[in-house]
Amino acid sequence: MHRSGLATAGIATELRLLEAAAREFALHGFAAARIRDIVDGAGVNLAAVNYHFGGKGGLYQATLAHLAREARDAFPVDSPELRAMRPEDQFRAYVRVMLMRYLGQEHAFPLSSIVAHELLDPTPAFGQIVQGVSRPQLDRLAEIVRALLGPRASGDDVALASLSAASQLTFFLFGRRLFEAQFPALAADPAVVDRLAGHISAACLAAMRATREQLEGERRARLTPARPARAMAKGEIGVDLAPQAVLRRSSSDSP
Amino acid sequence: MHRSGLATAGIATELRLLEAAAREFALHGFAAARIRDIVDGAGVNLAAVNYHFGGKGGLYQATLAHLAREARDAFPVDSPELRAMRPEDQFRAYVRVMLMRYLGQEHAFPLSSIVAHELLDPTPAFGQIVQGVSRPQLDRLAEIVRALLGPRASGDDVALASLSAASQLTFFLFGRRLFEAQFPALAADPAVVDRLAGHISAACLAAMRATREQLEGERRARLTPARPARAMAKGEIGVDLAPQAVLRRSSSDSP
DNA sequence: TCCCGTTTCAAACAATATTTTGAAACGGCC
DNA sequence: GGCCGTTTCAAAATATTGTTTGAAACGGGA
Repeated sequence: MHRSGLATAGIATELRLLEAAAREFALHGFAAARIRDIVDGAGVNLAAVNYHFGGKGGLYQATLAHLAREARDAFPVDSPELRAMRPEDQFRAYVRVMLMRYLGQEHAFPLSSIVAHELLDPTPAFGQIVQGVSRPQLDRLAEIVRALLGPRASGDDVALASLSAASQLTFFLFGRRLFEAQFPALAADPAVVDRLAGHISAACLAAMRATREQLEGERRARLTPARPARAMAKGEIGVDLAPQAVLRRSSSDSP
Repeated sequence: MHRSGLATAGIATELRLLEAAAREFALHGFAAARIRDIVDGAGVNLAAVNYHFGGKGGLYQATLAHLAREARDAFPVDSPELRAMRPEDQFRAYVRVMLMRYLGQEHAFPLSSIVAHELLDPTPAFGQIVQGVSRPQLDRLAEIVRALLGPRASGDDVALASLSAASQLTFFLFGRRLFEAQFPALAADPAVVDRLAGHISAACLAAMRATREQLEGERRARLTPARPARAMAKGEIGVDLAPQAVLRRSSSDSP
C-alpha cells in the first residue's frame, strides 16, 4: 500500500503523471492513449502508473478528477460578478469563456478534449463526465437563455435556443482542425476568439430576440394569459467525479 | 497475390468486411478499432483482412473509399433539382440532409463518424478526408450562404455565416450522445430531424437576413458603390480517396 | 475425375501494451 | 551510521492485438 501517514515525496511524480496523462488522454482518448507515452511525457518510470494509480484506468479516473478540480478554478462560467451583469452580457461572457477553453491556447483545455472523446466513444466514465462537466455548463447556459427569452418561453424554446448556442461553441472543440484547415484566414487572426465571440454572441442574441418578439407578439395577438416561468434548476459549476471503476472496453478489471 | 483475372467468390467476403469495418471504425476510430471485432462482425476469418486488404491500414483506406462512393449516391447535397430551388429552400434542404446523416438512423452515417474521429485524433488519412468529404460539403454550404447574403457580403461574412450553420449541424454528429442525454424529450420525438431542421433553418436564415440587411443598409447609408460578387469555387460533392499509405501513429509500415 | 488458382481456416507468430516483480535508492528519524 | 517505510527503477511476465503461415476447402474448366 502507498501513501500512509505523511508522504513527502512522490506527489511530484503523481502531479507530473496527471499532467502528462491529461495531455495524452486529451489527444487520443482513453483507449488509444498509451501509458508508455504518458510516462515518457512525465519523465517518470513506467511502473509509476501502477504504483501510484493502480493502472491505466485508475490514472484516467484520477486525471478526470484532477482536471475537474482545475476547471472549477480557471474558466468559471458562473460567479457572483457574472450574475450581476445583464443577461445579454452574461451570455457574451459565457460564449467567450467557452471559446477560450477551446481555442485560447495551442491545445484545447484537456478536460474539454476528453469530454469530446467520451462523446464519440464512451468509456464507463461517460455518465460521470456528462453529469459532472457538461450538465452544469448546459444548465448554466439554459438559465441565461431563459432570462433572455423571457417568461413566455417554453422548455422546448429554451432547449432549442440553448442547443443552437452550445452547438456553435462546441464546434470549435470538435472541429478545430477543420476550422483551421478550411478557414485559415480567420483562424490565423490573433484575435480569433474575440471575433468569433462577437459574431456568435450577436447571431444568437439576434435569434433569441426574434424568438422572444414572436412569443410575445403571439401573446398580444391571441390575448393568452402569460404562463408562469418554470422554476430553474440551479446550475452549479461543481464537478466531483468520485473514483469508480472505469476501464477498457470489455475486459476484466481489478476491483 | 490475390484477385487476378476473374475472381468470382471472395467479393462477398470483401463486402462483408467493408461493412463491418465501417461500423467498427465509425464507433472507435482507426487506432482503437480492433480487427478481431471487425472479422467477428463480418463473420469471416481473421486472416481475411490481410488476404484481401493487406492489413488494418489497407482495410481502413478501402473502407473510406467504399463509404465515399456510397455517400455520393445517398445523401446528396447537390443536384440539378436542388439548384433549381430558391436559395432559402436550398439551405433548408442542406440542413435537412445533414441532420439525416447524423440523426436519421440509429447510428450516424459511418463516414461522418469516421470524419469525426479523424478531426479529434487524425491519422495520415486526415488530409484526404477533409479534402474529399468535408471540403465539398462546406463549399456547397458557402455557395448557398453567399446567395443568401447577397453581393455585398465579404469572404469573411460568408465564412462566419457558414461556420454558424455548419456548427449547428455538426453538433449532432459529435454531440449526439450529449443531446440524447440532456434533451431526452426532444431527442425522443419521432420527428426530431424535422423539428431541428426547422429550428436551425429558421435561426440561420433569420441571422443571415439580418446580416444582409445590415450590409445593404450600410451601403445605402454610406453610398458606397456595390462591389462585384467574387466568383465562387464550384462545390462538387465528388470524393475520391485514392489509396495511399495510412497507418498507425508512428510506426513502421509495409510499402 | 483431376488439376489448379483462389479463398478460407485454425494455429502460430510477432509486435505492442500493460502489469508485476524484486531489488536498489531515497529520506527522515533513532 | 543504521533502520524502515516509501518511492523509483530496469527487467521480466502477461495480455492484447496485428500479421503470417501452411494446409485444407472450394469451384470452374480440361
